[in-house]
Amino acid sequence: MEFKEAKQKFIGTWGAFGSLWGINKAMAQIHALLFISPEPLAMEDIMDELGISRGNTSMNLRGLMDWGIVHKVNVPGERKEYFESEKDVVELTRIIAKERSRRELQPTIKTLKEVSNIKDDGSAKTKEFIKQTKALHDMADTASTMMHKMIDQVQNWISKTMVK
Amino acid sequence: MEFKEAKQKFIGTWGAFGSLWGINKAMAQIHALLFISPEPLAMEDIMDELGISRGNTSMNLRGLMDWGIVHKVNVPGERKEYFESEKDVVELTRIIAKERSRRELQPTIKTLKEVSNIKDDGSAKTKEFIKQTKALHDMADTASTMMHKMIDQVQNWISKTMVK
DNA sequence: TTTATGTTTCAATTATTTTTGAAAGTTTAA
DNA sequence: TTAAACTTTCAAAAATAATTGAAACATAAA
Repeated sequence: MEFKEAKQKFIGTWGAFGSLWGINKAMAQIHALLFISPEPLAMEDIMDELGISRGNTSMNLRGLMDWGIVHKVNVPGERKEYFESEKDVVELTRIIAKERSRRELQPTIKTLKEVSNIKDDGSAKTKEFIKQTKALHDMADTASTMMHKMIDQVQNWISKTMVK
Repeated sequence: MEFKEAKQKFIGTWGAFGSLWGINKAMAQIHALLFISPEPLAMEDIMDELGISRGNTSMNLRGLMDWGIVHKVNVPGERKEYFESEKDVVELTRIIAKERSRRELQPTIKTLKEVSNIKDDGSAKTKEFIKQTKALHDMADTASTMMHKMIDQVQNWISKTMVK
């Protein structure tokens, strides 16, 4: 396999993987492209490389910037805006995990807490409901806390434990 | 908030949460319903409660059974098939994490390994590509291993570290 | 058998999400 | 200013995913 094929395969796989996790294909592919590019790319480059429209590119770049994993950079002497992605994978993971947690996990945890707090009227249904939603809340809350702690020191963890 | 409202809210939230993570709404809602039900439910019960069609219910129950988090149970004296969900949240988490890893993460890791193994022709593009896809592979591989280990002993982990 | 009860499948429909492309908007340079 | 270079926005179109409902398929009881 040579470069061009590997590149195609990487971009495709990354796009498909993103889709499975609720990130749209174009966004994941733009990210993939920037992630492996040694220099910043302009919108034109991205459109051409991925064969997607100007509007699509613009919107998804904006999305990636909202996530905080892509930034505008200024290339001296150039009128165009250039983009580059966060290159440190640990930092990348940290940003994505924190952001998804904040946007999706935390609101769900909040609701779980609310609904598990209804008054116990003694019925089997209510008892089961309280028990199960509490269990889910505890699990989610624990997992979330754990994840944050882990991610905050994952760099450290990796260098200590990664088998080479 | 009383039971009925809390139940609605829980089912709705769980459905929305599922959608954000690539699980369709009906599937997540069926799971939510079974998860809080003290007894197994028949297809009829589920359809009525969620207001979805027979076909939809059938297909998504099948999906949940493929995931291994819902099972058929036999209710003596009943012709109908009844369904119940895995009730232990830790076990539930374990199953989902393992299954998603197997179906989605592992294939991606495999591709990352493949593409990061192209021959280095010395160009900046190739060098960056190899460096970045390798980094991604290492990260994904490490995270996956870590997750599996953690999940295998998460019950233990929770009782040790959870702040009450 | 035959009937009654219940489940699965799948083509067609409906809903949702993504993508396009052109008009409107910005910014820089002349 | 005005023009040129470039970006953003957003309504419409296209693509994708979810849902329905009825026919086909099972299975147990009469």
